[in-house]
Amino acid sequence: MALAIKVNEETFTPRQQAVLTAALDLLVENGDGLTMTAVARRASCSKETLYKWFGDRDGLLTATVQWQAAKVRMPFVDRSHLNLKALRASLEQFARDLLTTIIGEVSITLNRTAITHAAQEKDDLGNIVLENGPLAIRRRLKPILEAARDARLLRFPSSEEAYRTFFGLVVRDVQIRLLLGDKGLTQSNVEANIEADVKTAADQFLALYGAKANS
Amino acid sequence: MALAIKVNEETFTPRQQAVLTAALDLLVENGDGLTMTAVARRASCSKETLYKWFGDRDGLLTATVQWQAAKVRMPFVDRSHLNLKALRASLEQFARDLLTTIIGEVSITLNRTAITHAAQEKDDLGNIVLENGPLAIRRRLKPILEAARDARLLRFPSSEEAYRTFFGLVVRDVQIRLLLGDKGLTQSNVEANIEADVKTAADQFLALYGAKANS
DNA sequence: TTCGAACCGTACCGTACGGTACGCCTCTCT
DNA sequence: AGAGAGGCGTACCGTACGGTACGGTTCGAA
Repeated sequence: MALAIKVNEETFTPRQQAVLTAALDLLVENGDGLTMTAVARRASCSKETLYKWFGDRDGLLTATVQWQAAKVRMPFVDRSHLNLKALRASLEQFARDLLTTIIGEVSITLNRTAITHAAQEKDDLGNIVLENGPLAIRRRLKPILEAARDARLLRFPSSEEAYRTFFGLVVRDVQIRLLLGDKGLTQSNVEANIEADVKTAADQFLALYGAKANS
Repeated sequence: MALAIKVNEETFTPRQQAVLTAALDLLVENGDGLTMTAVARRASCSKETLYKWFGDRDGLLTATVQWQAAKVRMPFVDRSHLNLKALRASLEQFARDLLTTIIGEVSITLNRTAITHAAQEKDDLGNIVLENGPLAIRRRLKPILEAARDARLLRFPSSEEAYRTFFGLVVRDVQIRLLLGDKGLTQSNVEANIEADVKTAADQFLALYGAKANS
């Protein structure tokens, strides 16, 4: 369908959103075994309507992912008065949001679907998830890092490197293991340790890039 | 087919390995659009033979992934005489192997296939990839970390935490972006920076857990 | 009240693909 | 040389699913 990434200006009617919700539910339940018939039945609509609204199966999938991925909200951080305490709080907030998002069933499903899609030259969904996942975080985090650097709170060669290190310190091997269905890593299992992990990640990041560290 | 993870004692005849090679090639080329007919044609064998040897499509897929994943070799590290220099070299070697593996097309394909599979309750492939990927690294890395701790070269609360931090520092967001088909992150693009990234990761890890750091 | 658009439910079509059956060839063992 | 096993190629079957067509219903506008 659409190759370009749709901006959110494209709004769906409540009925259409109900359909998308049904599609997402089925996606979460049945994995990628999403059939048009199943969506139609679940949403109590006709297949003809699905095709009229979304073009084809890929269109429906894209709309679902797009609509859902855009819901992920990043924390807004006040960068006007930055001190070390505020910076640490921001970092922890980012880490917390990132972790809670990543371990959610919806996120796992969306990522799996997009990856499956990316395995067939269609990088449509992959780009949407990327744009609303890692890249969105990068967009939001970088200005803060740079502001902190200007305030002499952080030191790093490039904000890109700092962002990627932060991502790694927070996510570690959690996402890939969840995507692969590691049974030794349940959602609740990770959830219980979020606060500790968040704190550890922030500590480590500050230890590496804090101005005090490499002075 | 088999739910348990097959140990490598199960050996394939050369002819069978040729079939598996064909299957892997098709997997890399066509994504998950792997059809039995395609494999049979590519390998110049009959479908009946495929079913005889591998049971069904899942069996073939499992055999392919299993066979290929087991090929990933981790570096062997001499842990008898560990000094800081040797430790750093080991860490860098691990990081290098991990990165080069992860960005390879075969690894990407295998992970994508396993993730797609995991989206349908069949965590068979996921476990295999997991076992030969992250968990294998963990098994190999942990003893070294612990040896280094015993030699007073490292300090960490738990080797599990240290391993996960190492993984995060090395992999960062590279794997997920490649899996999602990020076009701004080509293989050669990453490859060029491997050495610098490896060094950075080792530096950061030692900065965080080196005995000198938190003395 | 009537018209028409939107939409539901269902039936239908074509195709792709997993899985099976079968005829023929080749190679090995006796 | 004869027999049987293993394996190739192809034809075939059943089904699941994407996509389309169509009759019936609701609802809002004129």
